[in-house]
Amino acid sequence: MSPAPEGYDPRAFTPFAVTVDLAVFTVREERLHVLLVERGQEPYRGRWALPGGFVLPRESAEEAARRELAEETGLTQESVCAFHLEQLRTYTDPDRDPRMRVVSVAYAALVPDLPEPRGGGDAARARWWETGRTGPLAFDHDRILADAHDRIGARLEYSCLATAFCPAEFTLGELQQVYETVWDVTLDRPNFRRKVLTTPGFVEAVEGPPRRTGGRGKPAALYRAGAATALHPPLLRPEGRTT
Amino acid sequence: MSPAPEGYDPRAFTPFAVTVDLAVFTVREERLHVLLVERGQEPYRGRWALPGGFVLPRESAEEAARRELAEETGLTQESVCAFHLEQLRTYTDPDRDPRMRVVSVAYAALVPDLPEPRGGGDAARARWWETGRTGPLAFDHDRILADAHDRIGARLEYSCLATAFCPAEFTLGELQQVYETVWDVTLDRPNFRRKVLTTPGFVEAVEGPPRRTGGRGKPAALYRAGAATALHPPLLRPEGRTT
DNA sequence: CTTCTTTATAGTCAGTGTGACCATAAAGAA
DNA sequence: TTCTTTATGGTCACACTGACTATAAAGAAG
Repeated sequence: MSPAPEGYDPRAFTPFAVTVDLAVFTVREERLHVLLVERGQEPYRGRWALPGGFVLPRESAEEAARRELAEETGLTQESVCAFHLEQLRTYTDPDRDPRMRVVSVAYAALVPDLPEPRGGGDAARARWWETGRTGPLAFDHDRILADAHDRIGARLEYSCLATAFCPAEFTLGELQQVYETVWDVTLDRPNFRRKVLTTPGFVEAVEGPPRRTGGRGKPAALYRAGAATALHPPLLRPEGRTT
Repeated sequence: MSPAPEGYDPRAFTPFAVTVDLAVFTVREERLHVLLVERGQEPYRGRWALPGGFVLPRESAEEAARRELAEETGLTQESVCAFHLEQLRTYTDPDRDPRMRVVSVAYAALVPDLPEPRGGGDAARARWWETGRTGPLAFDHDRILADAHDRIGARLEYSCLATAFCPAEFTLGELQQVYETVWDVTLDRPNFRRKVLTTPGFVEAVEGPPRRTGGRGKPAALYRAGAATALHPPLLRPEGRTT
């Protein structure tokens, strides 16, 4: 019996606060970064935390997450619509917030390399942190961040999601960099090419072969994200092999 | 800023009710079944629904799910500890319950074939339903059930979870039946054997080769669930192939 | 007691995908 | 020019899988 049990009494349930927490990831300078905000109040004053906030009375958690994503990145609601956002899991430990009973629905967002965030609406400091170099975060956010990292690492294996970290047009080298950064491995370049190009719908070549400059070396062809979302067969991490 | 935002005011947040909903799956008679309870009250009176209930003030959602699982199956807390239980996702549509704002954390439980449930503590009728033959369920439970089915189908590909549907000792034929039932496909028996037996830690042979009777045909060797949880490389469904 | 049916188990073989390579092309830097 | 760097094209052996054949061991049918 649910959502509300049979013997339903409006005063029988415990009131909870419901929040969303966002792990916003990006790849910059060959490192995985996550967006954090500095807390200006107790508890955990001065500690860094995942951005997030209350779910409002008439919105879903996903809408709340999308709203927070726009606020924290300083972009418009429309522009963040294109970003990949997915629900991770919900954290419900009774003591996770010392002040009150709060359950938090965690989301992971994957964004291309964005400018440094403006100092969020409420003047809180916000910046990109290299994952693994974040000090201890507020609340249970270390755990959420670790779970989020694990999840997107796994998602790269079975989905075409890596393109969500790239700009509209990208080279295969950049796409490979996403995998190498998130998984913290190095991949064989020709093999990676073969896998991506033989998977229908993963990427599509940009016509009129323009090529990208940027550094030394032969210019690379440009690609766009394709229509496929699943990756069959998967692209398994070099470790993970039991064989 | 989260779980509670910076400008925190104890009366600023909307109070939500938080519930858990359980999709309890089992395989019986070569069909996937799910445990449902009949609603005795409005709304959706007379409709069937996933079992669930409020999260209590001092428990986590997982504890609440485990508690409900014990109540609905009529087993003790200790015995349900062995069952696989995993958080699926959280449903937060503002209108999902017409009476009040309720967010529900959905869990999937995998159990071996159990006896028909006793008539739950609160006299609600409960029974196993073959998936796909459930009428429209109460609330958004059709959606939750479909999501849960999708999820466990995907989990079978990459994990050794199928053993959770089996009793302590089982034959490879029974294990194969789990895959065929959840995926609704037929698998080649020798190939399935090979895959399971060459995956270290998926199953371990029961010593002193006792063999199981039950029907006609050659008796089968018995196996126990092994220590492995991940399945590398995965056992992909016959469809799912993009190749 | 055969014969048939059913299920379990053992093995073969070709095709696919992958990891580990090697080779060449095209750019900037020395 | 030569070196270095990155992109791209290709080969080869191995691992895994799907399809298939064959044999073993039980109950059922005659």
